[in-house]
Amino acid sequence: MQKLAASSFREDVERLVQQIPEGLVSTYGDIAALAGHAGAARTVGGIAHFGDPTLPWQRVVNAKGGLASGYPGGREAHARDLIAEGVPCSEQRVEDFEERRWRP
DNA sequence: CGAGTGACCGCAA
DNA sequence: ATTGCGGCCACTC
Repeated sequence: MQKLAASSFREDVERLVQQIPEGLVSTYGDIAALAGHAGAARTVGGIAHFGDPTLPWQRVVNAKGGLASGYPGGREAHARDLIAEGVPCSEQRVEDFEERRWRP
């Protein structure tokens, strides 16, 4: 296969987030690794804040399955959105998060 | 090219 | 359980 795009880290991450199926969640570290740059979880967080707001960032949680701290509205809004998406979660972390971890 | 930043990650006290 | 510390990496100024 060939390079169809310049695959910027940002582009890759946004694309991955966009393809996360409903009912599943992913982690910043995993997305960074899937984007080809494991360890860049922090950078993914930066993209989440400054990237495309239309993407389902609500399906993206931290390595512990916990909700993000900088989510617009706070963990409450994040938890609410996740539940609305079909992802059962407590007010602080996702239930069965490791089983709901999206895998390409 | 250098320094600062962050919706993180993991560990230790 | 909570708090603190360092490390890692891409992005922005």
